[in-house]
Amino acid sequence: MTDQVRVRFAPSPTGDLHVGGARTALFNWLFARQHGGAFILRIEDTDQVRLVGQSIAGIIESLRWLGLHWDEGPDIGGPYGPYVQSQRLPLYREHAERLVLAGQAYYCFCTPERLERVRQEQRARGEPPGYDRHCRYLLPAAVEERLARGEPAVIRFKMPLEGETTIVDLLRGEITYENRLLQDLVLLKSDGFPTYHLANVVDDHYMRISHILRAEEWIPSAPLHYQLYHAFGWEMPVLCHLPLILSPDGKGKLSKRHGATGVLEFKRQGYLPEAMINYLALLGWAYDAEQEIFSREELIEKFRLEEVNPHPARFNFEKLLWMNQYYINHVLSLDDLARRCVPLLQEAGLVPLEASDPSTPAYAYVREVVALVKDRLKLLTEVVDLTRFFFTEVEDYDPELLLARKVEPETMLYALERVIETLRTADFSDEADLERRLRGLAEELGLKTGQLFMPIRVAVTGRTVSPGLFETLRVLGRECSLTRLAAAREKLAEYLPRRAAAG
RNA sequence: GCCCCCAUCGUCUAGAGGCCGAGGACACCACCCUUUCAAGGUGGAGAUCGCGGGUUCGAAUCCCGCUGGGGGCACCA
Repeated sequence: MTDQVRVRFAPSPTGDLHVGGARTALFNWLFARQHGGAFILRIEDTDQVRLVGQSIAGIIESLRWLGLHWDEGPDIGGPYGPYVQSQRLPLYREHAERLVLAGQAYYCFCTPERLERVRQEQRARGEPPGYDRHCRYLLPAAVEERLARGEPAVIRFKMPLEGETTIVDLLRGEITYENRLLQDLVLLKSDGFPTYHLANVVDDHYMRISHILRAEEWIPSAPLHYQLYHAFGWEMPVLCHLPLILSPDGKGKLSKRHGATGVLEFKRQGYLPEAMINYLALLGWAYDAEQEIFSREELIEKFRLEEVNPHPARFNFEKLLWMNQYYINHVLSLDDLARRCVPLLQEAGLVPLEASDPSTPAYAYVREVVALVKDRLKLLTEVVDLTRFFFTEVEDYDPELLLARKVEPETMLYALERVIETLRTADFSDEADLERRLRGLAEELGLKTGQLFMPIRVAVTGRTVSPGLFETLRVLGRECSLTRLAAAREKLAEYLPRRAAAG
């Protein structure tokens, strides 16, 4: 037995990778990286019924996006492949039959209908539901005959009927179960596929897995697995069950009806993988009383599996959003952020294809624009709406917005004319010059700064909410700014008589 | 019903017998900054450490019980 750390993330392709799975993958990955071990991706596709065709691709895309790269897996192979369980079927059958031969497992011919009936009767009597071990005591000759006849059968494990099974969980210590309460679990289904239990144990053994990090919901099956390892004569990996991620209201596991749960959904909504990773790492783990922003490298260095808090944590969307914003505002460099915004702006048709190339003027402009909204973005996707007017004409706006409270409409019209006149000779590359001129004008006209600046903002952006006015003017440039101001003046001039008529 | 796990502000958590009349973050409130919106700054409110027993000179921290929450009891993983 080698003391190398080898861990795996083993999702089943039944749908999207959700945040719970992502957290499990993350902790496995962190543990592997910090110990110089191997992180393995294994696909557990043993359920032909629940299988969803495209989900493997989605899971792989999700993990890649999060930056959780694996050392062995279905797409890249490795020394202990294949890494897809449906491609290892003979191995599982062989091991199930080996246990039958050794008298540690048996064929069961019970139909699903009978099993269901038995469970219902048990429930009615207030007993725990489970298999009644009907076929465990079939005579060998009878078994042979029914198999020869081709009767559908599963292979079940013979759990010890007495004694106790104690497993050791890294976070919880010893957990003991009475064997008489454990089930004769199915190892091999009648369709020839293994169940999770068999495939998982066999693969973890042959893939030399040293530590099993999986969700807490698996604790009850751990004693079953322990007995399986024992029956095969194998050493069991170290067990560590990770606390569950609960819904925000704490009622049950996080699920779709609580909002986005798929990793790719978060991506689509404009979350950064860095923020996701950081947030997920903090769900159940903390470094100290202060720090909570960690780079990937810091996490690898500081994460301690043994310090994971064993109690379930609720998923808090607000905190994740805050963290995403924090990363955008304070962690990403301007270029990094701009590069990530380019595809979104292209998709919206605001920016040409060439902006992907950082040496182009198109990119340089995006970069300048992004700088103005950097600390206003909570989600990457918001960049499109927040900066639209930098790339295209302003949207039509209500002329009423060009008026300021407690200022005569005619005064505003005059003020706009003066703004145009003042800016015509301004140095648009110099924010300070723009500011000096406009403040001076406000004073000269006897207007409060807000009374003058808001109409300018509306004229130039079409909005009442925008980045700082002077930097906006600077980036838009003289020509564009003056054109929009002139248009605003026309709009207002045309509107005022109508307004007066309406009373 | 049975088995198992867990338990500190609304939420995520720090805390491994005295440093805790419990610290940080999100959310919330107020103020400052201010051309809008953010960001930032300062301050505030918010936890009798679920309850009850022990052990100890001393317990959020150790033990027991209770309660509460969560998970599991498939030819699903």
